[in-house]
Amino acid sequence: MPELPEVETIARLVRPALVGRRIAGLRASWKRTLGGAAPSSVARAVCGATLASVGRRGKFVVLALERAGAPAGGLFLHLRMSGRLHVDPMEAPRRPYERVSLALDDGNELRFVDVRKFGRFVFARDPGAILGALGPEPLDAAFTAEWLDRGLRSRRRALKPLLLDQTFVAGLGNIYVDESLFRARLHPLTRSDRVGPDGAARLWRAIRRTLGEAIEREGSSFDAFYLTPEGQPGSYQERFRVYGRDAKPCRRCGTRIQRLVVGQRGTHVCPRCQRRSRSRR
DNA sequence: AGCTACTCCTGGTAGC
DNA sequence: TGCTACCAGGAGTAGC
Repeated sequence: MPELPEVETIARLVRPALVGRRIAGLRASWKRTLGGAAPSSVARAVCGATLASVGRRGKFVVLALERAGAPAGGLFLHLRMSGRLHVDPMEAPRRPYERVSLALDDGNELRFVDVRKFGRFVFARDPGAILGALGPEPLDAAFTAEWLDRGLRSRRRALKPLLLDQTFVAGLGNIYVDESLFRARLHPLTRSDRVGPDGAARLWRAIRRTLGEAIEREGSSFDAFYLTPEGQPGSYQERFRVYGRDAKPCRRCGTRIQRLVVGQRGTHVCPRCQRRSRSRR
């Protein structure tokens, strides 16, 4: 599923085709993708605006809009489970599961394709309305081991649901949380306030390395859902240490990887490398 | 505050 | 072979 590394890869690949283009039209074939706004009002808000930049914040692709050189809101794209972006010539046949498309002034279209319809393609005048509640970017300088240590200490939640909480840190999802916890040798159910400074430092390093390596490999493609806009799969899935490796031997110690459910999410651990803190009654 | 359950969706697949 | 039932999962919400 697209998480930070996949979204970053997508934003990078789609950027050259979009920056500087003027929006000529918008079509929505599944209204909910627009987040509840009427297609006509979204069209009015974006048509004629220029795509000033293509960025990423957490798991959002952010298309900043300008009119006459002044900021004019943005489009905030969340791919959720199965969303994909394509830039196609206008005359190319519609893609299956296409939900929203933006016509550009160069004859191309940005197409938002989403089998499961969970994805969002939302216009907002104020970026803060969409992004305001997000926690820090895990690859930014502001996200330090000390910050993480304090953050873990100030909550009393199981590590996994806390790391999945986008208001705590932005961009992590199920895969990279499992991978990061394994690398930090922390159990997903360990309470955050019992991790300690050493554990926090290991977790910090694990998150940065895992995300960094995944971006280098253009994300993970283990099923048909995630492909880069060029149609290429990422290759980080070959490096998974625990995710999807249920019953396979741990790459570190050989113990069978276990699958459990934490917060309704499939969770993968090495029971030997990731000991659950025993201080828990 | 933080937990669980439920919702939104559909293609893929396990099980019969 | 062909069918059905269930699963995956990010995030929002409701209820406890």
